[in-house]
Amino acid sequence: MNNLTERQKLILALIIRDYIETAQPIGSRYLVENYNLNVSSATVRNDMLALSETGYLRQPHTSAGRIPTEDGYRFFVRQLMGHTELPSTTKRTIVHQFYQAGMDIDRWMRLAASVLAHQSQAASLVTAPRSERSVFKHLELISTRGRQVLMVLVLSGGEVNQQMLTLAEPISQERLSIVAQSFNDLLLGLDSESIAALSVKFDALEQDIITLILDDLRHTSDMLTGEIYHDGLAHVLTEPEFETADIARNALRVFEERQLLEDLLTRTVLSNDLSGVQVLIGGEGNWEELRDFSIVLARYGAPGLATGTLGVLGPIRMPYGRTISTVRFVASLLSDLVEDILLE
Amino acid sequence: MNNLTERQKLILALIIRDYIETAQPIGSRYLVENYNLNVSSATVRNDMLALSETGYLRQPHTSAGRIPTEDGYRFFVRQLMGHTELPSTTKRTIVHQFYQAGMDIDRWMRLAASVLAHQSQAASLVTAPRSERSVFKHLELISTRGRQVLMVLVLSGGEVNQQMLTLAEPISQERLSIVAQSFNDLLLGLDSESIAALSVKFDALEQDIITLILDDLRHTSDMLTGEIYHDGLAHVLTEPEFETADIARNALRVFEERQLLEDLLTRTVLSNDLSGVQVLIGGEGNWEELRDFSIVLARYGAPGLATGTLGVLGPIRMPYGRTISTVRFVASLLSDLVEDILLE
DNA sequence: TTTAGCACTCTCGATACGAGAGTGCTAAAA
DNA sequence: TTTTAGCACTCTCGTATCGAGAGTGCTAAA
Repeated sequence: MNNLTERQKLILALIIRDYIETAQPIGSRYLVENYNLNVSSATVRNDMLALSETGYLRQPHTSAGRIPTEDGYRFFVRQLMGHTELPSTTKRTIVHQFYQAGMDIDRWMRLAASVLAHQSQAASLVTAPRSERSVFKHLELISTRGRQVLMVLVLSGGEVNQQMLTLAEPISQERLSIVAQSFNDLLLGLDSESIAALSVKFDALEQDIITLILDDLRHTSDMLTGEIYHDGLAHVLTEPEFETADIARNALRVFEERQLLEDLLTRTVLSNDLSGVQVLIGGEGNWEELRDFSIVLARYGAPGLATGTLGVLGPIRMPYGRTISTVRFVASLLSDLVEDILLE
Repeated sequence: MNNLTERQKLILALIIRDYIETAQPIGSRYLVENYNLNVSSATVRNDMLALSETGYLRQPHTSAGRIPTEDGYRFFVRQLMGHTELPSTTKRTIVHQFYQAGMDIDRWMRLAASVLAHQSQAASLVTAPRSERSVFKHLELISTRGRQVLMVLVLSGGEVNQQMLTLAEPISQERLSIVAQSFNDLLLGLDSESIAALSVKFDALEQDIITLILDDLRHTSDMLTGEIYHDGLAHVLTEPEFETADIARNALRVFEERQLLEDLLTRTVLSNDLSGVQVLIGGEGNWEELRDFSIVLARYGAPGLATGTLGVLGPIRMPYGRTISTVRFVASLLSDLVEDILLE
């Protein structure tokens, strides 16, 4: 099916480019008048017909111009679109913003969401970097009030989980510290499986604590916990394709259904290597809820230690070049920052 | 201006009630046909005229029915609307859900957002409970890698802050633990002012740590940090008044501009006592961005120890009775839960 | 293979028009 | 003084009509 002439590819690219800008169907006359094609509109029409037959273009109705199909976008993104880079001044500005934010991961995440949303004029998603395989690092037990104990668990990669624990009877801070210390010596560097396999006798309290630790370790490795940062939802509503409240509502649903987001952010990208940017156009058949959207996703972080996901959600009619380069750049920048924080 | 006859008040209440349901202007004939007013439509028209003159009703155009003005809603909420309670079966369901969620504050917050959104069919906002005046409780220094140290700071109310610290030179975990222990002895129970006033000599490392601790303590007490949970944004777009993408976009902007939310959630409600539910109709002149929305807010938590804010944002044409009772109920439920967790 | 020419189709904005809903006012009735 | 009946008037909204404009597909010639 790839027997398209060069001119046909050019025409497809031009139509996609202009349609992305104008959201208007593109006609043959418009093309010859705006670009030096050196052919007549009739010739262009013939090519358009061919492109319609291969499934890359369609008409909203007879006697309207052509607009790209989802397949058309996919072909464009994979084969036609060159590699674009963000302007270096833009890059510098972004880098500067991150360095100004200090070493605060929370601020990085918000900033990343904001930059992505702003640069791509679409909605952005960012998750904090998380350990891929969690390992026990440090436990702290702090008596708060009565029989309530705050359990702070530090995992590899600097991740901190906290939980409340109710004792059967009050225990002094001193004894709690001793218990915590013994766990610290015993469990350092172990993952959930090794801990479960330990053949040590525990008393009731210790057993409770072990259970919580195991919960946390397992929980952490196969689920996405923590805040999913987002920004730029308002941008999405600006696009003309979201005038019907129905589709707009779908977009919001995507952002609020955690389950869906978790699926999306973990399952989709896990298979991919770090450097790659994934482009999902119109749900690709797998995600009914995303039928009307495209998503550009990337992973970032220090592979094997801690990684996160970030991406942009917008209409299918999305400026892919710019979006992809933005996502790629922010991902690599965050990767550098995360590595800095992890490897001294 | 309060010289309204009983019948006029009744008519106002009926119009508001029905307009909230139907989003259609209400005419005089419609009222006499659907309610036993025992007067003719002409009489109702006279009363409507009076209500228009006091500024509680208006017409979208001549020869349309009446719709409430913002002042009309305010009068209704403050004077006309009785105290409503959530059905007790609904209450039980909600309580049940919270108990099933265990002792996980993060899950409580999400659940609260979800319940509020679902019950009021509007967008909800919830912030986690936070100490009102933060006091040092416990410090932990954990060496992670090279010269990076993870500093975990536990404040009163079980709040945990974590931060990265880069040392001038590597220090062993043993020494770090000793440093942390000395701080724990020295600072327990002190707030930021007392700590700043300490006349103890510190070395460079200790001084760095003190600075971070002070930052955290101060930061925590006058700013809203942490995630702002939300849900039900999609509901808002369902309402007919948000068909124009412009207004809908405003709604999203409110949810994504942290600054605005922080203002709203802190400033507005701080003045109020715990039991009260605040109703903000159409921004009340103070919040230009909220011109088209109403907000029902309440504080919850253990006064003096830890409090949070929750609320619902919807169109001005909002079922205030139901929303207010939902907000009140969820707030009091969360208050109970937070007290449980704090006071044994 | 490309081009000119042309009939055909479809959208879109403007215009008109009538039905329907609701009002405000006046004058009579209670 | 308050309520009511009656009526003229206004405004919206849905529908139908119409013509301009844009764009196509096809045919036949270059």
